[in-house]
Amino acid sequence: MNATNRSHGALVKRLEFKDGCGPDRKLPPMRRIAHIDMDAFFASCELSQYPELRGVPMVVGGRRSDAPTVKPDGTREFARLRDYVGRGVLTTASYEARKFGVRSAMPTMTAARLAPDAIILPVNFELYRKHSRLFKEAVASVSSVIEDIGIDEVYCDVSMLEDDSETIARRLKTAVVEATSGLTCSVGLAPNKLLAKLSSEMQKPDGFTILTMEDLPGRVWPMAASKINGIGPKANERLASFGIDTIGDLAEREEPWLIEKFGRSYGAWLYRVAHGLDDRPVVTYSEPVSMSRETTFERDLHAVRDREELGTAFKALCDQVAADLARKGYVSKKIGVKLRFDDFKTVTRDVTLPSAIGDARSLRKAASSCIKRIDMVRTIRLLGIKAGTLSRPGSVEDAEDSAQLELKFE
DNA sequence: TCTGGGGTCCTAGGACCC
DNA sequence: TCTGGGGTCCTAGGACCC
Repeated sequence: MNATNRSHGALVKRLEFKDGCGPDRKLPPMRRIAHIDMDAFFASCELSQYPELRGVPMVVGGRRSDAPTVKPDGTREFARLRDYVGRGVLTTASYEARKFGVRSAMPTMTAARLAPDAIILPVNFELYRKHSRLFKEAVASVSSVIEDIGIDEVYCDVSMLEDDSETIARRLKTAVVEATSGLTCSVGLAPNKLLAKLSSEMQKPDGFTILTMEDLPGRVWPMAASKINGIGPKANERLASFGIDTIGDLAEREEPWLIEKFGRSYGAWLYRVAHGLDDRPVVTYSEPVSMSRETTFERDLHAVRDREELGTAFKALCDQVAADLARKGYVSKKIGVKLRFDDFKTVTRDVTLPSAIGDARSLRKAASSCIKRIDMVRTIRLLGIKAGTLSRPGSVEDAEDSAQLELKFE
């Protein structure tokens, strides 16, 4: 993803510049940012390959064994949620499944209680990546100033286009539906990313919404504060404890009060978003910060009794991270491990190496030194390996590290 | 029938250096 | 001998997002 997108800290810094005499003082007079969000993306991708599931409650998030089988007469047989056993959460639910109260990120077992007859499909990332590429190419045909924010979402700066906003929104939607042979999206068009993101959600699915600053009191302030990107469950709970439920409630508070309750950075940010202020640019390129792999076991493993199984998983994860680094052309200076115990408590340990590495053997060595520092008090639910502080082999940073090392050995 | 996997950014304390 | 800050790096944990 990218560095500035979800950072209220960065946002605050830039706004301070704008108020003062910093370099960002002269902004273009009229920005227009589109947020394009695919509708129930994974489910829609699956429908395009299994059209017989159209109109049927369906969820994505199963295991490979949930893949449909082909019967002798050529028709497909699908797994049902009621037959699901094991751990996991849903990745997506079709709109028909949502009518039963099923939501993405819901534990699959909970969903099975709500909609036992719903079809369950395993995640098929290859398929989604294919449609994602087509979707993004379609958006790029309208404006190439695009910020990637996930497999099914982009921001797009359309300030330089001459058409009116409604024409642009329609052009974006038509381009996407044609490029993906029928996948729909929802478009929000507004003066900044904050409002664009809020507006794309207002007429979902397959709609578009145009928002201006004048719409703030009438259309934005009635929305729940938690709709704002950056106000998660914790912050929302804290806000609710002060009687702040909507964005309008938030806008009624003075900035000093918000800063007093939520801190300098977050408080100032809350004040600004409540008033629809956000001048983050659309960032078209960003370098990755870390790469990681993790796995949740089918059953909790014991550090000693299940040593072999843990070792196998550990090696596989290191191999995967090494392969990811190699494929994308990075090396890492910071290797870390993550463990989740049966009580869901998560611990991490990491180590900064004297020089960047990328091969599986060095990765395993660094990661096992981290694991040794963890007190194995309970059985283990999840194991993860992460490579951070990335650089490209042969880059300036990489060369500097090597030079430092040589000096040490002289 | 609890709670996936891959990310980003922020905070805070301690070490260490100037 | 005592008493300071500021800056940067490292580490661990946590909030948040898709």
